[in-house]
Amino acid sequence: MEQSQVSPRGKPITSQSQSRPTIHDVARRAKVSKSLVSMVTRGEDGVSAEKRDAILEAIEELNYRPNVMARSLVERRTRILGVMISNLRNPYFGGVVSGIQARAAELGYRVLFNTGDRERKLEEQAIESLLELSVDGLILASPRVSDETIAVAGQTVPVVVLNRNTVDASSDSVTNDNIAGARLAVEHCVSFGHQRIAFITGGDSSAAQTRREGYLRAMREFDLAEQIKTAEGAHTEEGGYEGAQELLKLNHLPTAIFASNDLCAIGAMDALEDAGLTIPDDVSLVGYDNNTLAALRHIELTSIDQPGADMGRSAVDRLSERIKGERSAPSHEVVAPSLVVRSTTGPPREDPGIEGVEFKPSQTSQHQTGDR
Amino acid sequence: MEQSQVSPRGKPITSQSQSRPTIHDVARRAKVSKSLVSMVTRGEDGVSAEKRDAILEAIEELNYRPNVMARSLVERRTRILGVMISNLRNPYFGGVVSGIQARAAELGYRVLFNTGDRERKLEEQAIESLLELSVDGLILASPRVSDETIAVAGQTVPVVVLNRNTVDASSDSVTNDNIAGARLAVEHCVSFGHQRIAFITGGDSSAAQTRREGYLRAMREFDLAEQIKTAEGAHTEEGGYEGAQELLKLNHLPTAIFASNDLCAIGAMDALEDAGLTIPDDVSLVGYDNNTLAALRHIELTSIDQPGADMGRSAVDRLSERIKGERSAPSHEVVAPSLVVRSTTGPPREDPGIEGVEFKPSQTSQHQTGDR
DNA sequence: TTTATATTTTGGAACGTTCCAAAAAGGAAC
DNA sequence: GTTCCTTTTTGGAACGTTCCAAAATATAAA
Repeated sequence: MEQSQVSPRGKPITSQSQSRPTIHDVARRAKVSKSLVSMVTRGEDGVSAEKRDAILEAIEELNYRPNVMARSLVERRTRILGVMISNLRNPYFGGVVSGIQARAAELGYRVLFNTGDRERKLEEQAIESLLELSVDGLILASPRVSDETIAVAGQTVPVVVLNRNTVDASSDSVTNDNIAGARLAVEHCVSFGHQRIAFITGGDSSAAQTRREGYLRAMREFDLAEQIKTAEGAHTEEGGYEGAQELLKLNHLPTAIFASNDLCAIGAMDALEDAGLTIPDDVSLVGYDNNTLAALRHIELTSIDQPGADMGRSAVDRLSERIKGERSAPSHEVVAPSLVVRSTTGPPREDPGIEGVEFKPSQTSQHQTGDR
Repeated sequence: MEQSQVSPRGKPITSQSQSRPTIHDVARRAKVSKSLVSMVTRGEDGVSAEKRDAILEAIEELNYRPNVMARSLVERRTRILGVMISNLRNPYFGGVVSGIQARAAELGYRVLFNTGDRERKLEEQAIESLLELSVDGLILASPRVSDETIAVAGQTVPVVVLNRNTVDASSDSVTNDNIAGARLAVEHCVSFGHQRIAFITGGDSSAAQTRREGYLRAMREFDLAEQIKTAEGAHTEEGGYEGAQELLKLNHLPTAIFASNDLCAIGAMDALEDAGLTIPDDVSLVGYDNNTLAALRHIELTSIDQPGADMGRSAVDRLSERIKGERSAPSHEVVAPSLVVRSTTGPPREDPGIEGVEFKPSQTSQHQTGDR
């Protein structure tokens, strides 16, 4: 059964198919032309107080809300920023999202998120879907798509890439200084007196590669080139677990391990503990990202902080500049990471082969005494 | 042809801002009318193979993409589902998002996410923003807004609420059976022989309240009414920590603790370990949500699984039914939770006061021997 | 052939806005 | 009351689609 008595184009009384009031409805009610209503909704001045009041009243009464689609069509812009997040499950992106959202709101943009759920194909679709909506700008957070896909998107709309080095001249990027971050991690270990500092790699993403490079450079800088040792891992718990297992096979175990990201570090932590080692007494461990996991009291991972929220903010600023045409040269911003010390790092256990120092840090843990 | 020069209203010819090709550009190139192009892009049949090929070629060459704004304007629908996620940082929502995204793609909808970052005011704005875009349907995941806000949104567009009981007749809901889930948790503890099973509450959200109720009922059902003990907590790590501390002050400690969600459980875990207790030897611990944290090898929390992805899927189905007008009666789906046993639960330590049984489960852990 | 019918193709009218040139209404000066 | 400015207000033309009735073309039947 169809609701028969609803007037053809009229006021919807049923909760079912109430068509939204249009600018014409408001105009009719306020007894003015649609143009005047438009001026009021857009906050233009040059409207007499009298008419303005009448219009505002009508808007109120009808609960009128301008149709964004129609508006965008004629204005040829949407005031929407599209954001493709490669992996919504990585807690690091929580901060990024917050930052983007906050800054976008300040600048009067609406934000629209999307994710490819870590699959390249789906990421491409997600980006395409945002482009179809003709967003005014696009932020790609750690995208896994090809450089070409990014370049193509960049031809249609301003693009800012987060956490990935781009070669494309048409798009901007905001990355954290992974080289410096890796150096911080190594330096921190060195400051404790560590020398055998190993690295668990994080796959072939741009960030992971750069962190690896940073590790290598830092080791050389601190005259520890012979101590360089890398194990194959990934930016996942499993990756870290496997990387650590590889290191555990060495006959001369590293005294500190730097993992390419926090998830990876947590995996390594498990492998080490499974092998009966104590952290940080037997091995120190440093992660990267400083995500919420690292901060969990139960994990307390020393990590390199990548200021996700700030980076999100900054990405929006870059985009805004481009959209307004205030800048046309590509910008590649690099933000400084910082060290967050928690409880997975400490001085190395004295090497018994060198000299017989008193210090014997092993049995310090009192948890296991089975008392109470 | 009047098209040879700069057209009346200034076609931007500059290579900079190449305006997107329109349906007319395609039509001209393929030497057909715009209507035919429209038919092709919409996948309608009744177009001769010859013309169709020509059109597809032109689309390809021009890299044409239909303008969603214009299309939506005339079709009076957007094929967009709006999703407001109260807290993107809670890993539980990762699954929900995946489910929504997957099912929406199958049904030909585009999804647009938004978050209010846990603040009621911002959540309202986020919802408003989605409504302005005239989404076809709205999913609210654990919203913190008032019932009235939901009802108002429901008047404009179909709404499905996730993880919250709604009274509003115009919106659907998908929740997990928190009563049953809580019962599973209690039952699991009981099956190990626990009796003093305490509960750490999770604040005043609908889900938290219901879990509390479920705990109470289950305890009574298992004849453990006198053992009922609840401590005030929240759905955060801190909340769990504090709740556990409250329990630790009891002179007769519970042998099992059920926390209102995983985050809360992890906080409790810390408090217990800080107090020198071993899990599960001294106290068993059960969470709720089975989020990615619980699954971390380093945490291994026994938890009640709430099938986030399935719930997301289902929410999309509900919405789709409403949008298509296939159903007008409100639907309130309740999905069954399940128990995931990991390593934070086990039999209670024998109570020394009762009888001197052999069984002495305490010193079973051989990790700590320091051998390496 | 012609006629009838089925298939393809087309042009114009929406959709709900903004933009803009031009009309209308006031005001001031003569 | 004119005339000449300002200030307000207005109607029509976009924007890029879909929809639909009608036109054009192909096909079948006579």
